[in-house]
Amino acid sequence: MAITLKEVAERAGVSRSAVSRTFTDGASVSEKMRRKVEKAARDLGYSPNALASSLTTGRTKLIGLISNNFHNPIFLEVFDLFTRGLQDRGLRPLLVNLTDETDPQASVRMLRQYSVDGAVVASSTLPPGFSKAFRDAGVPVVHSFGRYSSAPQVHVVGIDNVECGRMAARTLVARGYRKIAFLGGPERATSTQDRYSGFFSELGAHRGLTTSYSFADAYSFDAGRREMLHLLKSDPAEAYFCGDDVLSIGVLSAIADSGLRVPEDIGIIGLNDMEMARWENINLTTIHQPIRQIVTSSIELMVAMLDEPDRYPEARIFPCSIVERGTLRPAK
Amino acid sequence: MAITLKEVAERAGVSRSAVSRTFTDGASVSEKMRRKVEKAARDLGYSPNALASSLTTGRTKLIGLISNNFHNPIFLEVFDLFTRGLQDRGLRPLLVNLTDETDPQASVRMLRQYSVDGAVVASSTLPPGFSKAFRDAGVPVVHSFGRYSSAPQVHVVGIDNVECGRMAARTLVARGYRKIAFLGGPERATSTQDRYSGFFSELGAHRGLTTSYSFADAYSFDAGRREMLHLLKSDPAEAYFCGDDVLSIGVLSAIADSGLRVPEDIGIIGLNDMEMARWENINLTTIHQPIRQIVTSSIELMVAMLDEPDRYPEARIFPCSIVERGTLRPAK
DNA sequence: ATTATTTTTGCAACCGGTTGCAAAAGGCGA
DNA sequence: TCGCCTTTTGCAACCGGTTGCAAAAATAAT
Repeated sequence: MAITLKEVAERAGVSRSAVSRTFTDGASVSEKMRRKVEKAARDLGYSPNALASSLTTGRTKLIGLISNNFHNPIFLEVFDLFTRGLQDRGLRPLLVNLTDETDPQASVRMLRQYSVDGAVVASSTLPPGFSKAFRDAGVPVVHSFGRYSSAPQVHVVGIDNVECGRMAARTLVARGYRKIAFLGGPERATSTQDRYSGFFSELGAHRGLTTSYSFADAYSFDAGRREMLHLLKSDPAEAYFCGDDVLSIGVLSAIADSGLRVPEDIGIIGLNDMEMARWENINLTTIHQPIRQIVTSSIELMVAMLDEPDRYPEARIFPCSIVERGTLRPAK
Repeated sequence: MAITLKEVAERAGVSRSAVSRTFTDGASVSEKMRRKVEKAARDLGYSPNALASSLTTGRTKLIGLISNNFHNPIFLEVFDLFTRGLQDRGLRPLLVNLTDETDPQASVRMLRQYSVDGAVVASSTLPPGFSKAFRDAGVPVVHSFGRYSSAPQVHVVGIDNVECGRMAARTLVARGYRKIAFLGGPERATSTQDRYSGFFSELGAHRGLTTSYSFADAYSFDAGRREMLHLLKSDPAEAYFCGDDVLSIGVLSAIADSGLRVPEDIGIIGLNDMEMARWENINLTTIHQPIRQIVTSSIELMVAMLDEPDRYPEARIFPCSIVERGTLRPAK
């Protein structure tokens, strides 16, 4: 078993409080005492039990990191950034993988049982109601990549998906495409819905366009490929705004199979700007989502909330931008 | 603040022990008592504090999940499998991202401070010594994707990389390639070293071959592409065994740029069989690593160790197999 | 040197649970 | 109804720390 406070105290010949104080900064300890205790602690190989202390301090430095996106490579980057960022601030991510089978309520309860100091929900598909459950349970929460709302109930950090939709539409129109389609991700995802509405509201402002839409059932290569193979059978559009980059790559693969060429025959624009998008054999024109900024900002917000749990909910929205590569024909 | 045991006890008009007992299974409580307590608990919205109980039981159900592979998409799948598998057994993954800057010793200490019940090291590049630090600290540890050793000091679950090297060599020779090269991952990674030695020991058994080798400095697209662009400048081999699939994809991209064709001009075989390898526009012949089995087995081993911490260290090695796709010329 | 003031230290209670032990309650046969 | 055995319950100590408070020690002021 591990060494305890008491053993260190005995060896150093001081009280337990003295030992506790040398290990909590901001406490009053004389230099002499500190040296004595530290020596004893070193001899014994003592390190304080974080859980025991959390019992009285009420802080665990544990942060629940909840996501349901364990299949989209972009989330590996998200996890990388989150874990590093949290670690750098002395916080510990307790990871929760929310699948269709797991009961969301059970996750909330479990995180409360572990007295997490806060929770980060990292998902573009979960409804706002999910994160609200944490707030209702008194757990500070920020929803990263969540749906933008002008009256957010919880802290949201992400992008304006409606504006992304508009941006994609503007770009396609500017390139002279007239027959334009939306190939979204899962229809129920909030991000899909918002992009859809932005996309078509912008297209509605232009005359003489032919538009259509469909949805893939996941943000995945296979779903994109399958849907595109299907679309290619009838009368494909001139350009597609795809739900995300992985989906786009599936779409590109389907197009290549059909013998058509990108961007000559069909234009594609994705969303996310994942690392793979700039791989030379993919070279996807896409909308860049500032992941790093979103994560950094989420963490900052989380840290701020630890000191001020009842902070008034805010939405932090970061602008996206088009990254020009090779899957749209150039503006003439 | 959250509801405590004491409050429930008072409301139900029973002792604190009674409440505690109704929430720990295997304890002796009468039906009547259980109902009374559960009612009170429900009314108050009580749920027991896992950390407080861990103090006396000595179990936290926390498992450290340590990795330094936050850039290889295959690890997203690994994390997915680990988190789901642990969750299903009521265990909680505490994620540690081991970067070059983070001090390994500090991570060990930190996990001990949080009294994790065990630690899973998921990495093919970390040296065996790393996981040993956990064992020395009295923390049950499993090294997944670790180096195979006939006398392991800690539990290892993974593949036999030496054998994988041999398998790749045999395959290339069988396809009639005579000028064969090894394009490894990071030179210091144990997996690279083992594959190298297996590969060349097998090639050594054949006459009339020309061989060469080089290393990419990371398991990444860019590193593979860069190295291959370099190799293409002089006199490339007929076939390459690449360190992993991402690397292979970079290599394929470089070859495509140079105007050469795969598999007609150059053959490529990767390792891992990540999801992307079967994407139709990549279609990579590769060695399948049974990730799912490795993770499942690691978790089982971990669970077993929770009951039997001093279990004698074992190595669990899973066989790999060639997955035939389109980047090697067919056997004639 | 004496007193006033500040700093350091130890005591003891507490955080939210668990558990060995003995007393109380319940069940059973006579 | 009584005695005996089993089950249920509460008491109190404990897990490994923290912290308010008052006593003790060190330092400053007179």
